[in-house]
Amino acid sequence: MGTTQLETVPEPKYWHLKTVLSQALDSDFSVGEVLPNERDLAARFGVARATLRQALEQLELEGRLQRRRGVGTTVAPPRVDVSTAQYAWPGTSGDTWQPVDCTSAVAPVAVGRMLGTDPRDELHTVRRIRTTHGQPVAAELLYVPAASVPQLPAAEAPSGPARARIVLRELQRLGLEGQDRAVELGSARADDARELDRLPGAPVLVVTTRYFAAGRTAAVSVATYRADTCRLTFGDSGDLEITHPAPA
Amino acid sequence: MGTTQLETVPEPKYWHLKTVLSQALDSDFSVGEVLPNERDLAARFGVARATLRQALEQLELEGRLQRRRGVGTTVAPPRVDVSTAQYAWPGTSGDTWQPVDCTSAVAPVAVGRMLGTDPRDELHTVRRIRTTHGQPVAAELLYVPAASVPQLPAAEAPSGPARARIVLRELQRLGLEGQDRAVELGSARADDARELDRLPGAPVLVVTTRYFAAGRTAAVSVATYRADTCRLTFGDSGDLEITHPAPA
DNA sequence: AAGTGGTCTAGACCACTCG
DNA sequence: GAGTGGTCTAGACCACTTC
Repeated sequence: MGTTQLETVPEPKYWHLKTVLSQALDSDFSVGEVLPNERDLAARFGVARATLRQALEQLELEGRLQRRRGVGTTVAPPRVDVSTAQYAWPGTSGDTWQPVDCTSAVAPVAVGRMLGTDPRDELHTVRRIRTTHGQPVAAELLYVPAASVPQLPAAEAPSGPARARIVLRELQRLGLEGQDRAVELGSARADDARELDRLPGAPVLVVTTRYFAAGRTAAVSVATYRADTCRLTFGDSGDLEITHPAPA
Repeated sequence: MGTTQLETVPEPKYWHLKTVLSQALDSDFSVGEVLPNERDLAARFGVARATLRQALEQLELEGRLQRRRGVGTTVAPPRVDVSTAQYAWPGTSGDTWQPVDCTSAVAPVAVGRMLGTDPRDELHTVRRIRTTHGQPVAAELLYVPAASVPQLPAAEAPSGPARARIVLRELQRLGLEGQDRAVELGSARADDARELDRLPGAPVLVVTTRYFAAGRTAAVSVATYRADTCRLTFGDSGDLEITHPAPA
C-alpha cells in the first residue's frame, strides 16, 4: 500500500490558534465580553503578536470578534440578517435607507458601462445609508443619469437630503421593468468606511443593482455592506417573504 | 472658526501602495502577466516585505491579483459572474454542479437548527463542486435528513458519486414549496480549500440555501464560492427566469 | 537547486479611546 | 497618561513549483 503521507502537513500556528480561540469563544465567553489584550494573549499562547493577530483577523472576518482601536477586542453578536430582496425603486416607502446627500459627478467606468452613458457625463449621485438596530450596516451610491429624471428642476434645486429625496421621487415616475443584482467581495473605500464606522480597507459585500426602465438601464446602485456584521438574505422565489418556518 | 484638522490623517503606507499598484495594473499590465517577486517589489518601493504583502493581500481580495506559492503573482482576469438564481432542487437537469460523494454525518449545529433535527442524528451529506471554464468556483455540502428521502435504499447503497446521485433523485420526488438564500463572508475550511484549489482560510462567499417541502425545511445547502474569482448574480424579480422542477 | 509565496519572530512607533 | 489595537521593520525559515 502507498505510504499516503496523509496529513504530514504541519498546520500553520495561526490556523491552529484560530481553532483554539474559536472553541474558547464558544465555551468560555459571552457576547460583548472583552478579551485580554493582544500582547497578553500572544504571551499566553507563546507566539509573536503578529501571529496572534493573524488568527484574530480571521475570526473578525468570520464575524466572531469585533476589534476597536483604543478600546479592545470583544466577542461579536451573531450577524444580522439584512434583506436585499425588495423589488422596487430605491426610496419607495418601506425601505430602510436614509438619504444623506446628492451631488453631481462622473460615474466610475464600470458603472458608466452598465448605464451606457458618455464617461464624461455628470450623473446625479445619491448617497444613502442603511441602519439596523441603530448600527450602520451599509452605504450606497445611486447613480442616476440626467436622462432618467428629465423633469428634475435644474438649477434652483436644494442640496443635501432634500435634493436626494427629489431625485428619488422623480425616479419613481418611471415604470420599473426589472432589476438585477450581483454580490461580490470588496474592501471599503475611505468614504464608505467612514459611514460604516470602520477603517478603510475593511472587508465589505458589494451589492450592485441595475434598475431597468424605458427599455434601458435607468439607474445603478452600488451598496457596500459591512461583511463582518451582515448576512445578506435573498427572499427568493417560491412563497416570497418566508419569515420563520421554525417551530417555536 | 474651528481648526478642522481635516485630513491631517497620515495614510498608511500599504494603503497608498495599494493605490499605486492598482493604477499600475490598469495601465502597465495585462491579464495573466506576472509581477516582479515580492522581495524585488518591496525593495523598489522602499518598504518592508510585510508591508508590501499587506497591499498585495488587499488587491488579491478584490480579485485584481492571483498569487500562487512557488510560482508568482499574476494579474487576475475579471471576476466570473456565477448565477445562484435557480429555483429548483439541487441536481435538477441544467444545473452546473457535479456530485462528488455522499456520506453520513451529523450536521453542524447551525444547520441542525435550520432543519429542526436532533443534533445527534446522522444526515445524508452530499458533496458537490461547481466549475466554470474549467476552474473550480464553489464547493457545496448538501444536508438531507433521512426523513426527506424515506424511500432511499438503506444498506446496499453504493458509495461515491453514484450514491450522491441517488440521494438527489430521491429528493426530487418531493414537491419544492419554496427556498431561501443568504450570503455571508467566511473563510475556507481545509476540505473546501482543497476542492477550490486555495489555501485554508481563503476568503469565500458562503451561500446558505434552505429548501422547503412538505411543510418544513427538507434540506439545507451550504455552498462556498471563491471570493477572489466570483461575482454572485441574483436574477431577481421582474422578468425572472425561474426553472421549475421538471415533472418526471 | 533555485526561486517563489507563506509563516513566524521580536522588536518599534503611531493613532485612538478613556478616565 | 495609560492602555488598546494598527502599522511597520528586517530579518529568518518553510512549503511549494519548476527546471
